[in-house]
Amino acid sequence: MPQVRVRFAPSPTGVLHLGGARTALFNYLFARHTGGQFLLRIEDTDKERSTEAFTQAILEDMAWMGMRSDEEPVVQSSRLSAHREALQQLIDSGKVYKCYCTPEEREAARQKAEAEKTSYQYDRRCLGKPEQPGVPFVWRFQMPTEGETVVDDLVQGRVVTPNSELEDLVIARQDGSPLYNFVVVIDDAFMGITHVVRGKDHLSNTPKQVQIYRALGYPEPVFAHLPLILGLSKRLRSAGLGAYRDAGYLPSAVSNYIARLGWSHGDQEIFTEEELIEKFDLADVNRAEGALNLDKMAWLNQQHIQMTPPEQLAALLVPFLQKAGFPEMSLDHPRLLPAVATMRARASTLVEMAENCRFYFVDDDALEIDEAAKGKHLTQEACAHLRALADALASTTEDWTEAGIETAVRQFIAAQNLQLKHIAQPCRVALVGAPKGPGLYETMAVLGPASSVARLRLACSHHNP
RNA sequence: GGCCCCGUCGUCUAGCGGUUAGGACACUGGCCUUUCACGCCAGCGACACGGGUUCGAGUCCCGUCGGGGUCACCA
Repeated sequence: MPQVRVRFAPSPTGVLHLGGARTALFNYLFARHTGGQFLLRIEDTDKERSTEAFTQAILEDMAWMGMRSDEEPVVQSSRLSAHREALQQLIDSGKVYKCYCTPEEREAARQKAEAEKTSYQYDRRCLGKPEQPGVPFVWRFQMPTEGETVVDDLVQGRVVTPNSELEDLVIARQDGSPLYNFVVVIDDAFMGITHVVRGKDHLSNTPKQVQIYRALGYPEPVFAHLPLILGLSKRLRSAGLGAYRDAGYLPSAVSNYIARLGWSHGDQEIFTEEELIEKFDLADVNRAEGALNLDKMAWLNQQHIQMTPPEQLAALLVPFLQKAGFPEMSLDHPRLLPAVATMRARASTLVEMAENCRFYFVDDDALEIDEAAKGKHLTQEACAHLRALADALASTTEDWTEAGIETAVRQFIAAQNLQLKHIAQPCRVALVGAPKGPGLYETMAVLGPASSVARLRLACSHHNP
């Protein structure tokens, strides 16, 4: 089997959303899995809508996802002379003809067909017409009218289209510029694409393109049309990848999620990026379209957060902490790494984790305490215990480790004839400002003796001893 | 409307003629526990419908219904 060469061919008319990202990902995974090449082509020939800014944004999003092109991206607009050459080849071989119909004429015919509830197809009225010098024209490709075109699609199976359904399509505008269904064939052939893996919205274009491959004498690639993603329309769903990055999603989780949407490997839900490459196969791609489930994506993100080593997670979290009110935050902040370690199982996004970590980084006297929690847990009696605990801890700071703190606390409880449940929540509220959070001993270990003792005392200052 | 594709729990899916139709998210209950999570256990919940073929159909065929795509001098 010749080496696999696939491409992702976005048009820079918008950002990369989940659907496009999945098409790119399946191409990428297929290439990596087979040891082939993954290429990129920027389809920027729609000059009205294409922008350089979108091109850059798409490249950035793909880099974030870890997908890089194995060769310099091909820019479609730079290939105009090749397109013209191919057009000339078809003119020379008589496979195209000039069509002098005006857009208004076609529109009228189309509307008439619609009014009569019949289907419109160009009627070839210009085929064989004599030359009309000076009159503007477009080039139409002459499709076969007999027989059928068969596409053995790797995902969709055998798709048979009667050639009578194929319209003589326009392949070059009045100004001579070539159209999509024509250039895509030329460029894929030029790039040596062996497998065209794209969205199912291109399925009905495929037989037309196959005819153009044949007319040009190019080898036909294998096609694989991926099911579309349903309901990709509002808010986060329609957003570009950048929105997911900003919302605190890990690229590995996004890859995992969109890969599993339409593809599966038995019952496995969680895949590392390496596993995706190892296990991905176009044969396992579903034909039915699927809908986004943001809850499941959040769950997967949490799973990936838990799988990520704390060092790596800390680095990812820094920008989110900076945005969460700690502009000076850096990777060498002494509390960062241990804080992340305590929070790994407690956040489904980096935004949430940054928010939950705030209490670790605020000044002791700036810690805000939840009012409800204060009323419930920081009672006069509890505060008396906390003050005593603070005193006890202040004198036992030599072994300030999780184990050492636990020993000290348990000794205090025994000496005071208390139970842990009497002081645990008051203590947590004093340290964290809320009735939830990591284990008490690990929390104090991260805060250190000075902050821990200070917070216990500060939290009780509303009750005079 | 023509043509094409699709149809298993609410959602993502396993299944490839014989299964108590399995897993995951969400939801409910329980366990663990200093809280919240994590984790573990249990529950809820599906083969769109109708005909065939077959000893036997979620699996094969046809029809109906439903969903999607496409019918540009866009890509």
